[in-house]
Amino acid sequence: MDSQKKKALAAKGWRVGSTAEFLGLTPEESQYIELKQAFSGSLRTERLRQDVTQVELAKLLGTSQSRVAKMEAADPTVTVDLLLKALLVLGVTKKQLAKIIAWVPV
Amino acid sequence: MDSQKKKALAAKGWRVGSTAEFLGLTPEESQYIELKQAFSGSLRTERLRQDVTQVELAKLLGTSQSRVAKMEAADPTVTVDLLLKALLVLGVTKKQLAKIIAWVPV
DNA sequence: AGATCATATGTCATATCTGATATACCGTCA
DNA sequence: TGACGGTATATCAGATATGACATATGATCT
Repeated sequence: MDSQKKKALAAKGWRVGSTAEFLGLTPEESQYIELKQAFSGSLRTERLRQDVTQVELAKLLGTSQSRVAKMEAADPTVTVDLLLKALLVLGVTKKQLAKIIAWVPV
Repeated sequence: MDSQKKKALAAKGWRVGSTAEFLGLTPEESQYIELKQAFSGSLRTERLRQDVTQVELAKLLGTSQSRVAKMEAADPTVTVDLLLKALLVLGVTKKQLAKIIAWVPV
């Protein structure tokens, strides 16, 4: 993805599910972003479900609260790798991960 | 993951499924690597199934043949992001991605 | 109001990933 | 044998992600 599109997405924070479509992204780029948003959303849901704060999760991950906030905002500087590691640290199983992916909007 | 472990894995190429366990990795690190290997293996399978060469896939992705080779080798310098993008370019659906994850060895 | 807790946002130096290039390896076929 | 197609491996400069920090916002108390 070129940095133009990235900046545009950053500006919107990727908060709107269908934002990608209006930015001239290829289908693969859109799908990738939606996957990322799905992981990001699940991270927040699971963290809250376990009654864990961002500070506590940050400690578990060996990172900072601000980075956790960015993860949950699906910030463009956050990789899927990082999101997966965070979910795994919270004890999310592969089965649950599969469900998260399966539920990504078409 | 510290670079020590990373180097050790690189040396082994992560080719053996249970390699991670012998390197003092945390359960989450192992799970993450196994996920990566699963995506990596599926990428190769799907590419060959479609009768596409690494050079052709590289062109589709806007990258080089050598990088595709590293993707399929689950090289430590390859992110899950990149693997996902490659799978999506090959037309793999979210449903298929979910299956890939679900089949990661316990 | 002020204090406290949780989360969000912006910036930065450093670490890591990236595509590209060169080159090596390995079949197969003439 | 040599040439070719496909893949693997090593290296590197430039791009991007990383954790850390400072600071802002917002909610909930007394």
